[in-house]
Amino acid sequence: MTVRVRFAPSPTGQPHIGNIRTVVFNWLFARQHGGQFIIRVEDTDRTRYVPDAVNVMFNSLRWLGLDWDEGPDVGGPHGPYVQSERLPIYREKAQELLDKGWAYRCNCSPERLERVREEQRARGEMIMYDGHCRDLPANAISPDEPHVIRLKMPREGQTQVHDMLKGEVVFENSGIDDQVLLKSDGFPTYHLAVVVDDYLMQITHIIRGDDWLSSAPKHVTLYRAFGWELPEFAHVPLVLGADGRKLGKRHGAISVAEFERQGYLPEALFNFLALVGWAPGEGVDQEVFSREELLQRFDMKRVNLAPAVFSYEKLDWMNGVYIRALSPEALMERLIPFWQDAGLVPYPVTTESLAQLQVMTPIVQERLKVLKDVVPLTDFVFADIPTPAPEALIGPKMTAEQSLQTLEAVRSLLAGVLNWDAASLEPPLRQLCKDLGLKAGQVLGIIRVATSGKEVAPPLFGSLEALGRHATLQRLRRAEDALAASIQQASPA
RNA sequence: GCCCUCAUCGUCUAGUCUGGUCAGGACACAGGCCUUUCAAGCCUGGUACAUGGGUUCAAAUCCCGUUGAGGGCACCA
Repeated sequence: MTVRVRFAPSPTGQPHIGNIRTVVFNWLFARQHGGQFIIRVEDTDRTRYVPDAVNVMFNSLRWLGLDWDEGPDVGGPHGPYVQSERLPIYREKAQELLDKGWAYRCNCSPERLERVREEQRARGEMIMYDGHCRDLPANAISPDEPHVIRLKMPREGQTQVHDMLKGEVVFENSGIDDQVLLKSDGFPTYHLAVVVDDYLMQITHIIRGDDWLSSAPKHVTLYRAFGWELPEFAHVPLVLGADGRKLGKRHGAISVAEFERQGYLPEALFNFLALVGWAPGEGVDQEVFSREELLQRFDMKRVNLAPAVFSYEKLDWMNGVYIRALSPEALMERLIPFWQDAGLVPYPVTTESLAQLQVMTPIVQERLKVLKDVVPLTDFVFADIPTPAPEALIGPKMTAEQSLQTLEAVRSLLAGVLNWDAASLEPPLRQLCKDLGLKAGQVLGIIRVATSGKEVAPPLFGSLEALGRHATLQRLRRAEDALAASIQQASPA
């Protein structure tokens, strides 16, 4: 039988990194077994529906390179793939359960249910439906009056869930609620819909977050009630935030779209995600894996049991590894949108600015953790800078006068240089350092501040090449003026 | 409160099934080298088997308890 797995998101917001990690496991599992990966939208809660959520989710998956074989957009033989379009199926299945005696109608009011819960809380009892309507005669509640349909969970015995990772997990039936299967608005709850659809869509492996383990026995009971063969379950550990709690809305930059905006590479994020909760083991220390290697080595059975904290620091490191592995041309292509968004580079990239980008890209490459870092690192090349503070223009172990003289010497040298490129700039400047009896760090540091306004900037010679002769000389001149003025002020004649 | 799951450096983890190598790697951190700043790279360093009891010649590894953490307990998914 061919492997069929699914990702079943509800369109209630942005997919976060924890959900996506679970999708990565699903996708890897499907692809390495030559199986199918299916997307099904679980939109049975009309009160929480977010209109654009499905598209955002599709975009995130595509960006990460996770493709699917069946789904709302591509269709497939088991559609529709949106639960709100499958209502008649759920009603029919609920009726079947009613007929078989595995379900019953319940017309308890929300108020009564709340009261019951209140009392249970007060007595420190387990909070669950009290069975008020469970044993009413079949015709006691008319199909025409508002009501819900509940699962008639056996009161005695146990239900076992076989989990690929945890083995046999046993639940006492007495602790399992008579779950609502069909709501009074005619929509199914998750529990009914998920079982019906997973069966009809012939899902063989249900790989989902550990937060579903508690409801797994209800699902197993439903499969039994219908007389359907059980799929394999794998409840994978949750991904926790830095505070050690389940990832949620309050955890900041956790949506995939946000990672994209910050300039993480999809292949790096994919690699990293695969390693959250899984490791190759067997003495293998490798952590950087191509998609193909992951496909080959990933092993569902080796997935960790303990929840993992998502480490942004390590992701940053891995992203840097992937950035450094890119060819300069490929990196530049990825960098351009970030430069443009920051307003540093014009929209159709002009020939001049392309030349600058070609110089800057290789010298910033090993300095980037995320693509967006390129903006603060290189902005001085594309936009004018404020004149640096005079104090910043004084070299280490140097006087203001000495620094001013250095600046002047540099400017007159650079004014006469024949070819304006990094390779032609470096030798004469180094020679100048010697002539002045100064260390390279002293002279170059002054030039750096004068031309970039920064203490920390990309390598100087390339930066000057990209800046151009005109802007370089102009900034040197301005720096001289500022320094001269401050010297003047400090010692009035 | 009740149910379920889990437990190795700060973090991600290898090692646990098939007891016996100074408990290995990575990120982060500290120091050093390199060096035009910052990075990158290289070298060095510190830090972990939650706890109590068994079983055994021998326990991170097997068993029981405790503690801790996470998840769940809706006409949400």
